[in-house]
Amino acid sequence: MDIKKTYSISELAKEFDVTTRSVRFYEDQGLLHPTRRGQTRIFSSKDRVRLKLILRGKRMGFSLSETKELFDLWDETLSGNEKQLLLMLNTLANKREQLEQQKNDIAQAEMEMDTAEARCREALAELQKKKRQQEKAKKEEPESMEQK
Amino acid sequence: MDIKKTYSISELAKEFDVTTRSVRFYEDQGLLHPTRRGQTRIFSSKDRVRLKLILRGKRMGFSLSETKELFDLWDETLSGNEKQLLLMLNTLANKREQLEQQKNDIAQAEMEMDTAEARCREALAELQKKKRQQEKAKKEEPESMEQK
DNA sequence: AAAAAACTTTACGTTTACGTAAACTTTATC
DNA sequence: GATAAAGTTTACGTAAACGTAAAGTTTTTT
Repeated sequence: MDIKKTYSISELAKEFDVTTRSVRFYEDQGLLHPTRRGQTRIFSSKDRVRLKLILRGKRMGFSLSETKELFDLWDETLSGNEKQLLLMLNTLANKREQLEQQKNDIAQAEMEMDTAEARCREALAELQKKKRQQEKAKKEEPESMEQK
Repeated sequence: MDIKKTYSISELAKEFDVTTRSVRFYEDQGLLHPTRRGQTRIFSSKDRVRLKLILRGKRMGFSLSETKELFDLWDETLSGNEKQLLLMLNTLANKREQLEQQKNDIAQAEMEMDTAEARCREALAELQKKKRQQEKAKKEEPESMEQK
């Protein structure tokens, strides 16, 4: 259970560091389903979880409509007929493949960053060696500028 | 070393399954730098590598301008003054943090998919148990429909 | 109760990453 | 040498994901 039962739009916006505009947009697109007290939106902890999922999805490169599809599919799955369940299992398998691809991409990127960093450090070491040599040269012939 | 020295636009497009429009757009945005024979673009294997990086970046949720910044930064880094080298090391560290975040996101997603899949399978098992019971009932009282 | 703060809808604007079409040139094929 | 194939530029169009502003309502604070 989450700490609280309901949330205002600005509470959620603040907590997840998004604008209220975004939250309203997500509702507009059917990703969140706040109830109303009068005109005012009241978000449940389910909405809160979904907002968290939306944002994680974004960080993982998912579009809002992809995320929405997952939400919808999951909701239908809960209603529980066999076709829906199988469809969900299928979708899950596909997503797993995507995640595998992403893990590969990340691993590759990390390797390349390792070599990039190594090269940087080598180049830096080179530069600093040069510097030290120059300083040494200065100390050994400090009058070299005056002599002309 | 890559197999070939130069590539036409459609060769690259085909190899990486993007449109020529996209490739031209990437050039337009300064991410690729083909030379020309007359009007025609000629891509080097460096361009090919960069195209690969662009696409991987996209899969990882990077925008084109983020990727371009990295490219530019790297090019300047190669020219090798100290400030650039330190800046690059800094940037690399930041990117590593991003990757860590993404790995966390993926791990979370995988866990949730595990539990989702488990629930699906349970629900399926339930449904199939019911089904079997119904069939059993039919066999034991096959005349139940006729008797009325 | 007056002012400030938070919320609402409506609607036009903006950026990113291309799609699509037109009109033209260059290169390859028959 | 005609024609098809591949390439080019120019330019308008589009979907996604909000930003921003206006104009009004509701709630809270003083």
